[in-house]
Amino acid sequence: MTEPPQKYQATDDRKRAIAAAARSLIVEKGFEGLRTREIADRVGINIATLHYHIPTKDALVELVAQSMKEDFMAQRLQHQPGEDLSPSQRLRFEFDGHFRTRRENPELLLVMEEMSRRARHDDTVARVILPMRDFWFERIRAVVAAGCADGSFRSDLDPPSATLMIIGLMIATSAYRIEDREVIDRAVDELFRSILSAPQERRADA
Amino acid sequence: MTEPPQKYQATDDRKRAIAAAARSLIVEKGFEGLRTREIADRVGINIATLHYHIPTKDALVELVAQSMKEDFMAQRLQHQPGEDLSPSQRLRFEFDGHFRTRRENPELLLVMEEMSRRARHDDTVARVILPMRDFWFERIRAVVAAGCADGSFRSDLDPPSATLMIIGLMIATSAYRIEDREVIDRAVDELFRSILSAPQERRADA
Amino acid sequence: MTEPPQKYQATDDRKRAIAAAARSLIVEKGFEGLRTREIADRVGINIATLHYHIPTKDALVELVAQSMKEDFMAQRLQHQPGEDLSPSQRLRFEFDGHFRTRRENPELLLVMEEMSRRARHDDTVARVILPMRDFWFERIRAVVAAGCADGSFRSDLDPPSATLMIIGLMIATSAYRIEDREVIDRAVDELFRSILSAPQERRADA
Amino acid sequence: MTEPPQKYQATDDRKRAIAAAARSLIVEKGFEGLRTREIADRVGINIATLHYHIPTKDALVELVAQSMKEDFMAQRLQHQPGEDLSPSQRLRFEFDGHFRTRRENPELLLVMEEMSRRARHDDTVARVILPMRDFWFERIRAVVAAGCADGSFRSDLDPPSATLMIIGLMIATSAYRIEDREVIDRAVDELFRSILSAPQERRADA
DNA sequence: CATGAATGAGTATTCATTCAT
DNA sequence: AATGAATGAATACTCATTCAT
Repeated sequence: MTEPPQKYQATDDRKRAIAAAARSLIVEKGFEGLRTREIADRVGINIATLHYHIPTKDALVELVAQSMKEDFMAQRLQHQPGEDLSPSQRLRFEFDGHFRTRRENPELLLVMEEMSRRARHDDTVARVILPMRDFWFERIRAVVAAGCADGSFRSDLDPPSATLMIIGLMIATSAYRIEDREVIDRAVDELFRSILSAPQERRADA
Repeated sequence: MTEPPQKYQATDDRKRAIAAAARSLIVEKGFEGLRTREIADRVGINIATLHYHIPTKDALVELVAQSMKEDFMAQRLQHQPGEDLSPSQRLRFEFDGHFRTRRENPELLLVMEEMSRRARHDDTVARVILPMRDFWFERIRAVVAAGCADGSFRSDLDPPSATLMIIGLMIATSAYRIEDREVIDRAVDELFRSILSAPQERRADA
Repeated sequence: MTEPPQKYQATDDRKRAIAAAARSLIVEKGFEGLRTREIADRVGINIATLHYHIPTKDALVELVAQSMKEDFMAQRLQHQPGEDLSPSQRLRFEFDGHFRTRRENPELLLVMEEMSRRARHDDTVARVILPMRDFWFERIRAVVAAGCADGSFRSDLDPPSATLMIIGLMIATSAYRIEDREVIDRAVDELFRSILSAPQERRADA
Repeated sequence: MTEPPQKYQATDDRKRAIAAAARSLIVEKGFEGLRTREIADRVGINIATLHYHIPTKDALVELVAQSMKEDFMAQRLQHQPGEDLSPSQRLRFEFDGHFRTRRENPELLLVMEEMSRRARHDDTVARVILPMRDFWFERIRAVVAAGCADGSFRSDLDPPSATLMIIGLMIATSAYRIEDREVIDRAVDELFRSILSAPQERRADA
């Protein structure tokens, strides 16, 4: 009687395993090195079986995109800053979260980068990925706007511009593969200095 | 007398045409959509002819990387800020150059992004592309350092951190496909505000 | 119950069919005329299917070499002269076997010749083929040695030298495409005359 | 005035150089590894230039065959046994010539073997090569017949059969890559023993 | 004579996908 | 659900040959 749910579970697990294998392959070889057969090998199943679960390669790519979204959302919700935190604390929280992910789960960001690029030529991917990108932007923008409103950030700060700077710093450290924590901290501090309202001391929020 | 140069020119032109076709194809479909036959078609030659000039696909990718480097260097040297300019003028010059390239020759930056990503899995590309990336960083860092030295930038500014913010802003506006000039100007102004020394008025250098 | 064997049989049959097609193609056109596509056509399968069973052309050549070895060994063991035969009877048995093969299955010797030649440039083939060649030599040498020992062959005969003469006669009749049985018989008789001990009558063993 | 002959000479030299390069390539890689471009490279000319001298690959193969014939004939005529020699001395002379060629110019026999095999599928080659083969047979047969006639060889010897044994011994030692001079000498002695008329001592002719 | 460039027809191999079981 | 076998359509690359100069 409990068989159907079990099977569904099994199918779902298979899909998860397939998505995971696809991801690690994308990290290793990029999209141009992604082969369905190799995914099947890593999962330990036959290619025909893989195609039973995921009909086409496009569907596979979409599956990976969706799995990225799920992980991203889960992580964002899990690491959501409490309502009781100040805007600058919440912003620092965002930075911490980003760099922690890069340290502990670098695969996630690498696949994300591949997906963002692929989104340029692949509408299916774009439909899944671009909203994540915008969600991220909006969330940070909201924090900045809150900081401007409560006076903890410079009152004349333009939230979208500041958001671009914030996200830009995250992307740039990633592009330059900067892992040294001190260098990262210094850059983040620098960014805070230019955002916080004048009389505030550096890292007063830390 | 001019025969040998002419012939050389001819071969060189073919290579240039091949690199150009490859680039536009990369822009349209990414590396995963790059097909030698399609490049040959676009150049208007037989595949065998393409292979006569460039023996393998790897060599083709390297050719594209090299052509990127040449264009990049040519552009950088051409648009080199005069020695008589102030650091803040030179920095603005860098921003202007970047955004003008994005407007007038978006292909260049898109291919550059693809190359940077490919560099992660392809050592040949990495050897050509990574030095460009570092060259760019260093050039901006030098401007920032000069600004700090002459007092036009905040004296306590950390040049590498500021450079990451500057490059980050360029990359972020690119990632979010922000084309609106006003939005860009506002973001650039915001960045300048956080870099210039306190009593200075905004856009004093414009 | 019989399913796994059946399946194995099927794959094995395919391989056998591929090897057979490759052999006849080698006979017709030599190694330089061997094309995977043509083999697939003769077997009645798609090239991709051929590559499913045999991954590369080198593997195909090795398969043919192995199939030669199997046939050779099977034939040698099947036509093994009884222990009760005299050395000269056993030697004549070898000759008969050789010429019968040439008449009834000329393909086998032609492919063998191609393989021996290929072995000079192809180590994989050499590893399979040269042992067969040596096996053949050794088997005949043993017969000659036995004949010398029991006095039926000239006592001062050098077995390796006689073996070279015996095999040489087989190869030479092949090289000169001599099919006329009388001519062959006369040559074989001549060889026997030079091997048998003096007082013996010709064909006393026939 | 002497230019035309000079040029003709030059063309002829080129052809010789091309044939030589083709031969060494055939030795190294067999017919299946023969590439016009590689021949041109070895000669130090352009492929177009090679095709100027030899229009097609078939013509090239024929050129090689012809060059083989020329060398073969030149060598045979040069090493022609004097009329004053006895049949057994002349036969030994043939053996010596063969084994000396194998030692000093092994390329010649290897290419010859390739050609003989190719003759099976290539009529042009067959027309050039088979007469050489037959010329060789006939020459040895004549020596044997002379030996039978003058009583130095066994009177009941069948010349064609003996010729097959003689040539067979040469081919067999070649097929088994036997280079050891002692082994060769022993085999040749053995063959002589079976041919010479009974009361004759071994190597009486040496 | 010589050559750089070009090309048509191949040539082995790959890959996503399908199908019978 | 799963799999071994099969396949059409590519895919990078090769090779003998041609042609303009």
